[in-house]
Amino acid sequence: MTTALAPRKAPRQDRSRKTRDAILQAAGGLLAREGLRGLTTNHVARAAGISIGSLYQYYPNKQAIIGALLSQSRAGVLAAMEAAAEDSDGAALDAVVCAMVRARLQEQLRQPALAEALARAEAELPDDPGLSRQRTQVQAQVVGVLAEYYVDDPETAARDVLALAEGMTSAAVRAGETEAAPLADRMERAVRGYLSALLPEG
Amino acid sequence: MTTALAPRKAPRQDRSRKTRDAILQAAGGLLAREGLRGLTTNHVARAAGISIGSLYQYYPNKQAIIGALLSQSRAGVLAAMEAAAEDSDGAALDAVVCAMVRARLQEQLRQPALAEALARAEAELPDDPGLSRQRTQVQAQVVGVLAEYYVDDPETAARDVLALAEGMTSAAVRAGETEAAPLADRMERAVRGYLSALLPEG
Amino acid sequence: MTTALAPRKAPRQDRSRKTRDAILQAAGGLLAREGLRGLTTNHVARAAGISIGSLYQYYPNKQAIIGALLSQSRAGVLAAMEAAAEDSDGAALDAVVCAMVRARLQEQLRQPALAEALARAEAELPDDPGLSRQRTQVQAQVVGVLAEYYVDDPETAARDVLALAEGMTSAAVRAGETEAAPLADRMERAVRGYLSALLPEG
Amino acid sequence: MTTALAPRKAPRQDRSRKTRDAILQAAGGLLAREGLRGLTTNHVARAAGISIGSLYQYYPNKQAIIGALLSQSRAGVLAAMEAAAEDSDGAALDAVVCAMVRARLQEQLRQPALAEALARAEAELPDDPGLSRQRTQVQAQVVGVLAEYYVDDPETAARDVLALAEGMTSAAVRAGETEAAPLADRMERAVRGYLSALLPEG
DNA sequence: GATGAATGAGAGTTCATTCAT
DNA sequence: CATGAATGAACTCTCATTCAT
Repeated sequence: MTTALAPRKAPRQDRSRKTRDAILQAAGGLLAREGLRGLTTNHVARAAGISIGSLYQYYPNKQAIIGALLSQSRAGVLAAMEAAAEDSDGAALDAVVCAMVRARLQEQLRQPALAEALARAEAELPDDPGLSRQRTQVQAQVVGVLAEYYVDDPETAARDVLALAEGMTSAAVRAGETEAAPLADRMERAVRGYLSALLPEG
Repeated sequence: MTTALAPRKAPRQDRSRKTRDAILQAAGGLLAREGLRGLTTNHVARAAGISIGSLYQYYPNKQAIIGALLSQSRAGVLAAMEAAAEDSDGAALDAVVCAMVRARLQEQLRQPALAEALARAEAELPDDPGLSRQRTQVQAQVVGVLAEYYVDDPETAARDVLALAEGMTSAAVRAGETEAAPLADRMERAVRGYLSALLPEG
Repeated sequence: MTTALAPRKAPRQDRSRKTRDAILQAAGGLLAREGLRGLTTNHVARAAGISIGSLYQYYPNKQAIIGALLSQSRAGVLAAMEAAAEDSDGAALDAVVCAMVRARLQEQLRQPALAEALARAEAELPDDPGLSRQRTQVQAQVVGVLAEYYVDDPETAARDVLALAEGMTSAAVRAGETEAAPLADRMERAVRGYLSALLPEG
Repeated sequence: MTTALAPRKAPRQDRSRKTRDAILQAAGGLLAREGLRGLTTNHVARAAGISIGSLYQYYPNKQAIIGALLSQSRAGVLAAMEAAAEDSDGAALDAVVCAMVRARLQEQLRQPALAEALARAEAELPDDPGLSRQRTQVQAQVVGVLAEYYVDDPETAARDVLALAEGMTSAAVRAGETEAAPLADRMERAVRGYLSALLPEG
């Protein structure tokens, strides 16, 4: 309601909910398989088994569909990270951060191609308060942990850690890796190394 | 060599070379300023001060222009990394790697927006032998150093190091950082941490 | 009577009548505020507080709604002119005609924007016997008065008088005039001038 | 260049000029025959014998085409009125005004249906400085003459005269009149009547 | 009867690419 | 070789209308 990317109608009825989901499902598949260039509203509608008119009943424009996809994906990441943080409550700083990063990785590897494409697509999207908030929340999750240990610029540290993890994941996926465990281990080395210098005695 | 992305004619004559450069210059500026969506062949031609017909005399299609831009950028990175490697010849392993990563960062920060856009654009480009080779060469540069010290999978290690550096750079740029030094220092921490576990005694 | 523009059901029941009125009310408001381009059946239904399905229960298509609006407006004009004619019964020819023209003006100024938009919309409507008859009746009203005084082509004279009045009104409205009196006076000058030449001695 | 309705490229070459003219010609015909609803950019392009892409090389959007048509028509009217004013230089006030109104009528009757449709279309057009100026100039033409004789609000008088003439013309055309002379005579009666009351002794 | 999700023809517009000059 | 007018497939999006519930 408040933003240009907001969906058009809330899925109150069951049929509506299904149609909305079908649209996102179809759009996600298309985006993963064909990239941004292959994601056209007509293709999405056809793949979702609905008419183009119906598609526009649920999303005001193409960007809103991408936004919804992104939001969905982010919500999954956020939830996974929250769960990981809770599970490792009480552990050492770097252990908690690594658990979160692992969780994030696992989420991303569920649909690697889609995650990749979404990351690229985000740059072409207009600023949206909802998406911004989600982005902030993901980072805040890490900031929260870091802030318990040192004062100095936890925002930057959180950004760095998440970014290096994302970079490594993306490259690994492109190189054909599909298993999470080995990649996670390597990521941990970088994360721990990064963090060790920040801690009072490491 | 005779691929879809190869330029149409060798720049033997001086005027040809200049026109080609003007096209790339214009395309790069447009891509950096307006993103992929703003990069149209007609705009490029106008910005380059030539006709659309002439543009197609030098590049067979739009993707070839993006490919050339990418190639140019990669060549710069490669050269910078080679120079850094030579300069730090004889230093410790991690010192050499860090020097290369720093060099890469510096190159990328010369035109941060362009580098970002190119990275995104690459994913939509068809596979091209020329670009693949360059990508390999960059990685090989790091592999060469790593291989002197340990046997185990230097390719993956090189990929990881480059990827985490790229991820951090990209996030930093998006967050508005413009200075190279602080970012380089943070990157070094991650790189050293990652590598330390690989070395016999670190 | 059974034309394409005829409403679908006779408003025998009270609820029906109310719904029909609500539709016209909503359509009129929309047409006045947003013009023909803003008048969509879905908007009308929402503004009328009913579903799009119900709207089509009362009017077979969009043009029928515009037709009804036009008919309603014409009926108002016709009634006003009849009343004016009766009130000025026995007065001089030009006085009677002027009274009618004044009445018409007053009607039109009750919803100037709507009247304007309707006039434009009429041209895009298909021919409809009902509307044609009303148009004729308005003109006949004037013809009736004129015919009492001279034979020569009272139809044309009536048309001319009404048309010049409509033209002046429309231009005045567009120029921002809202008061009826001054405009009515100016209109009278033109009407009297036009008629004077037709009378035996004026 | 300054407005949204401005054409895209100046017709320097001969071929260009022809294409531009063909577009306006086709659009005018379509508008006259089918009304605003029948005027689609694809139809215009087909009727003009060009591709839709070419059409958009000359006009940035559909409204610009309508604007150009309107401008063309207005320019004709303006020229005709100027000529009439010069021809009747030195004559009495009402004679000059009537000459101008006659000229206007003649212009409008050259393509009656088009003139009608254009008048309706103008209401849907966004404000455009160029068109506004032309509109002003037409009125100014009459104001200039009126101002020589009396001070009181020549703008309103000019507007009234032009509006009543336009109203009568439009109604006459719709009624099937095609000859200018009789209509012009009737118009003169109204105009003289209107003006007579404004003159000192008339 | 009322509802509103669904439809799909068709609108306006863009842009990579060609080719006559 | 350079030019730029011309092309047209393809895109995003609208809206009058239908019909299962």
